[in-house]
Amino acid sequence: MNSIAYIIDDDSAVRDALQWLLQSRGVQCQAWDSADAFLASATNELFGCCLLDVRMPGMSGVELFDRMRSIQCQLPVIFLTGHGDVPMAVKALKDGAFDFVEKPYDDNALVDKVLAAFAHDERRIARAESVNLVRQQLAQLTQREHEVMQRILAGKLNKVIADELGIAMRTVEVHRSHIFEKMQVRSAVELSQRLATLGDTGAT
Amino acid sequence: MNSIAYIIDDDSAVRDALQWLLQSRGVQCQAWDSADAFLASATNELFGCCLLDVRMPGMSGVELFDRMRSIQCQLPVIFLTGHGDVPMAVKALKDGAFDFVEKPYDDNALVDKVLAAFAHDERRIARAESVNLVRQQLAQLTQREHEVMQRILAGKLNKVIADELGIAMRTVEVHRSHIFEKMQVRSAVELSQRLATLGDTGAT
DNA sequence: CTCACTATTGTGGATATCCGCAAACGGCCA
DNA sequence: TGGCCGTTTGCGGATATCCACAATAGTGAG
Repeated sequence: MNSIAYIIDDDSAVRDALQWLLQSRGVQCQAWDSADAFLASATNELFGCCLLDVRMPGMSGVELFDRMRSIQCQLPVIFLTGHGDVPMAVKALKDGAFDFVEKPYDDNALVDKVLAAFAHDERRIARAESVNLVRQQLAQLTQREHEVMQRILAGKLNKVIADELGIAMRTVEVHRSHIFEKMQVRSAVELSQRLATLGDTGAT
Repeated sequence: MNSIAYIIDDDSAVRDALQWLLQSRGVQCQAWDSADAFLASATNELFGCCLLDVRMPGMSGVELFDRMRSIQCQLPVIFLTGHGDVPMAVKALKDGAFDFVEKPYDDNALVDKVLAAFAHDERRIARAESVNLVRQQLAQLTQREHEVMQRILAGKLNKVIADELGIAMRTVEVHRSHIFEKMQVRSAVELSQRLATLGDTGAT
């Protein structure tokens, strides 16, 4: 899995300069001259980070950022801007942008930021994968199994669960066994821990 | 528990204006004319948010921010600055500042930000309290109980735990019982869930 | 209609967990 | 030295969990 810096800027000189800089440091790049072009060609699984010009004809960088988030693209975004605008920077960062850099940028600092964004994205992907695994396992559970699991996680005894659902204890045991099998755990404790990963946001 | 806006600014005109604005909206305030004065008089339990001038004689707002974090003061900080400085805003936000506002500020917007910071701090306090409770309970456990608990959370059977620790199963059962009592849970599942709150960062 | 899946229940036994009752040993404090 | 705490262990019983074997029933797909 290779990290790629996705450059979106309408100015070909800027694109070329960024590509030259990053590639000279061993960073793979892909460049687009508009937000629309980027969205059209690469909406699927991306990995790395985005270098996004704030001011562009057509869809602005900020709009593209919103659009990406609305289609579940969580790629870290480094904004590039020519005119220092504090409120815009603040809003972008509070909305989850990874960084906000003024042009002219310092080459070394920018490369560092890209690498930091790469590292950030690697952690994000790792988290997303483990969360996805759990989601897939949860999706395999039947409705009844969900009802039972929920009560297991509430620490209830099979007997109590059976009473609540109006079924025999033996049936609960069977469901319980199926749940453990599908979730690939061997105890209620492991089940609880596996599901705990869903709630975690994993800060930093 | 009342939220308070802690204003730190060397300019008395700014302090007065902020106090007037916030108090007219029903927000309680306390003001200091320097970072040192603030640190000296109010290092303990604060609740609400900080309005911090970036540029001040002596310790700057940014330095005060670092200092606060280093002494475990997690009060949300809203920076106020006269001269738009994007890199500084970006750094502050990436370091965990709540907001970064340029002067002259918009009254309504600033009040909104303060209220948002209050809400943020309320959530932080709530999280911290539940985490503290768990930490206190954990502190009550003896060394041996910790060893047993760790293995319970690994999903191990009493029998296995006994073997690993070289003690009788009955002893493990006793420890187990004490652990549950001290942690105020009634099953390994609840124990696991209670400890899961420690790992959570609770984003947003 | 038959097959696969889900839900349901029973019997009976092997394990595990939970607990009260009892007790022994070492360390620390008054 | 006696009490308190932590650690240890045993006995025995009440519950609970885990599972193989076996069976009934409804539902949707092919």
